[in-house]
Amino acid sequence: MSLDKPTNTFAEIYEIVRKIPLGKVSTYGRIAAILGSTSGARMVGYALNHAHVDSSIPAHRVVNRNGQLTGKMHFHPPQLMQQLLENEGFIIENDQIVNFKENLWP
DNA sequence: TGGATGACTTGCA
DNA sequence: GTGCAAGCCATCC
Repeated sequence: MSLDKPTNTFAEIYEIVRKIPLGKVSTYGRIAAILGSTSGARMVGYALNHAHVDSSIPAHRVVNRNGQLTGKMHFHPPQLMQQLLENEGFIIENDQIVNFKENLWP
């Protein structure tokens, strides 16, 4: 595999996440569905785990289907994810986006 | 080279 | 209404 860029599947995920506009969020399952694999949500999460190398990827805008910040622990510091979301107008409560459905990116 | 793991989701018992 | 198991694909040891 080339080390210059990720595989096509990962590249697709990165592209989609990058398209998420400011003030909007998306879910792992949503992105996985776009890729054609509803069950591939795990892949999306794993891809974002490696996406931190590219600061242009707003990984903090991707949450699980409940709007919960399951991946915040992979940020440094972990509260950075919540802080970024709050900075974009989101309301975080108990590591969960309160107005998540209202700002869900189609 | 092969097996195990992971920021998830969905369906069935 | 709750709990368990299977599926997807790439990376790591």
